[in-house]
Amino acid sequence: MAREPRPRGQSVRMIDVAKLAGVSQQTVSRVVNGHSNVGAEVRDRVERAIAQLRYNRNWAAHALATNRSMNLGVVSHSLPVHGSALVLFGVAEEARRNGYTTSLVTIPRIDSAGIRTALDTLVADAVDGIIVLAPMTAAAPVLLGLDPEVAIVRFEQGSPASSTAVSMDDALGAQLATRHLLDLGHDTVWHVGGPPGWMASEARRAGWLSELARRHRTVNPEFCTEDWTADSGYRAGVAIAEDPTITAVLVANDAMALGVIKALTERGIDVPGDVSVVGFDDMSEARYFQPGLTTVRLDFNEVGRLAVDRVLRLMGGEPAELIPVIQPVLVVRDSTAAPGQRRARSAS
Amino acid sequence: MAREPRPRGQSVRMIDVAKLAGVSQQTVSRVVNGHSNVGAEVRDRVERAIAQLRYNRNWAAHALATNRSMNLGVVSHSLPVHGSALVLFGVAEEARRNGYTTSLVTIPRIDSAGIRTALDTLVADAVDGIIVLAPMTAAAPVLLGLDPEVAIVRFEQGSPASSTAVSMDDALGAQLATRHLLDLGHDTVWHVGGPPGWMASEARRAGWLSELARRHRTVNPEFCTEDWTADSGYRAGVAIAEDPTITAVLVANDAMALGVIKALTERGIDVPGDVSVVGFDDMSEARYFQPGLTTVRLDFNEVGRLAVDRVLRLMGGEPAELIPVIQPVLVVRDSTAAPGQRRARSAS
DNA sequence: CTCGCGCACGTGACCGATCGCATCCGCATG
DNA sequence: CATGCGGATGCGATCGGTCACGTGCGCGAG
Repeated sequence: MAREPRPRGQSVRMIDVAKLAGVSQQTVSRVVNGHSNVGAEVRDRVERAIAQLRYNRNWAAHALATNRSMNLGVVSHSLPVHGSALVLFGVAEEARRNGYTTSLVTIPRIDSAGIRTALDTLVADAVDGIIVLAPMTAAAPVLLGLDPEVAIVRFEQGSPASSTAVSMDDALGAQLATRHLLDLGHDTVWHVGGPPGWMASEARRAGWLSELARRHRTVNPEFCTEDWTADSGYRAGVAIAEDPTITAVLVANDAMALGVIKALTERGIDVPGDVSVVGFDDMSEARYFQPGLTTVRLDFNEVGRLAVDRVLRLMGGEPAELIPVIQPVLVVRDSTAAPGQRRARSAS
Repeated sequence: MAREPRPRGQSVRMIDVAKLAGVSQQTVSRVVNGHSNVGAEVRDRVERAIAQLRYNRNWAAHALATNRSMNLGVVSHSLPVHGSALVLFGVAEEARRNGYTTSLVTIPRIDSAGIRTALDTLVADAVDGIIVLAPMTAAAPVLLGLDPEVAIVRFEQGSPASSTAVSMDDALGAQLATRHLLDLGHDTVWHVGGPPGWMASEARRAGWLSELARRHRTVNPEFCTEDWTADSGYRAGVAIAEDPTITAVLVANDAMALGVIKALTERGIDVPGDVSVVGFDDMSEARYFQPGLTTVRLDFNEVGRLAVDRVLRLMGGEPAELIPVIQPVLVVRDSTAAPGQRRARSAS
């Protein structure tokens, strides 16, 4: 009752290689997997046969027999926010260097249900490990309260070093930026915060707050936004323009900073002459904004590398050591300067 | 000689479900796969058992038996160019909606060897179909000359409609932009081209050239660039600033346009007063550049959707119908205006 | 009343690889 | 010369499903 021998794509099997090389299938397996106890002459013969037949190991069969899929799952929010894509590429690259493929699942909504669904999809696809790129406050509880049937590493921002999360010190970045502004002579610094629910928003706000507190400066309410887009920044900028006492503002990312500057400039307020603006992320275009944007540089690519490295170790059952926190760097360009003009203007 | 019954992760098997439901494994399979010939009562019992055991079908076993991995491969260049990430997300989303996962492979170098390697990696991973996001001229020959053991759809720019490539009409976009500039009253339009080797560069140049020819305008040599970054644009902008006869320039993407504007503005040349600038892509920040950038909008997300749709059809052996070409839309903002001032300046 | 047909469900082979063991061989040892 | 030993290689079971077929059942037609 033999059915069609080779239904689709005349795939070469291990047994075919074995026949050609005149050995058993087991021996081919040994060669393929690089086991040591194979004679040099036989190994050579097998390798020649593999090359000749253009043999590729059947992935599914291998996965079934070993119970490892050599596949890493990545769940990412679908918003095209600056850092995400960079992290994603970093992950894909590093995974491949380690012989792993990556499966991408995007989550439209960022609530815990969405994350659960994505995670379930992934475990159903039998990934060996999962990297969650959803640095949102709602994500952490879900992830932590999960049955760890599979290794999970998450990306966080502003959290202390952890053994299961790669983190960036966004708070320090915000401190650096705030300090820079204060050192320039500004009385205090205002803040255009990121949208609620994002760890980056909270961490950056916290850093801003702490530096203000350290220097005993007055803290003004932050300008709130709905997303990370330049649109949101623009709206905040309109509000900022109406308050002539504001001379320095730390914006939670570069795109929004662009919007802020646009709103300000349109209203005849000079940056940095009247108001100094600092962004966050250092997207590649930031240098060419008008004026060149002073911002905080974050290495998103490194996040991907670290995450893969960590999840692989986790799978290997290595002891849980802390992952180094990625450090931000302040990049000073032309959107910040000493205060002066504007207060004079408001005084007139 | 039974080895450890359940080595890792006490995974639930179909047979376990079958036992609990008091049916055969085959019946469980029928339920799982939604076959019709199962009694309502039995189906219900099985579904209850599945839920109770939190059963997940073993992906590898399924793939092995069916010879389909339900996995789509995506090869993408690793450069964080604007459109790529958007297309990628579009692909991931649409794939998942169809029950497919996506495996991402990035290629550092863009030569044919790199593409081959990526493709080999993917077929070794037994993907059912491949989407190649490498709209470079070097890619097409490699892809076409390939043994089509697996369905491949590629992303192109400026190519005519094809049944195996989703394409954007970049040439038309460039024509539209050039026409806009000419209609504004400019004698001719200069061009900052994209880096060599990219289909987008060629298509956009071709569109620009054709519109110029149609209107019998003088064609000036284009400004060449090395990559798509604002850096490159800036360098081109410096050169443009030195030629006072230039009043209108079409830049091959938004990031470079930003650089051009920066260079111009720094040198006291007003945009659009002295020089009109048009970009390409309509990245989300473009509207908030200073001035708001007139540009050509391209729907990259749609590319992802179409590509997945097509590759799935291809796998299903459907007849090769043409994929609709994605149409560009000119978005007029504030970086373009009628000419005048600058020539006056140069005449003085 | 019996035969045949369609539906529901079970049985056994098979997908392509890995793994534990048995086997075979050659060489050094007592 | 018999024995031991270790490296190279083959055998059969197994991973968790799917598929083609076989079987038992109920029901309408002849």
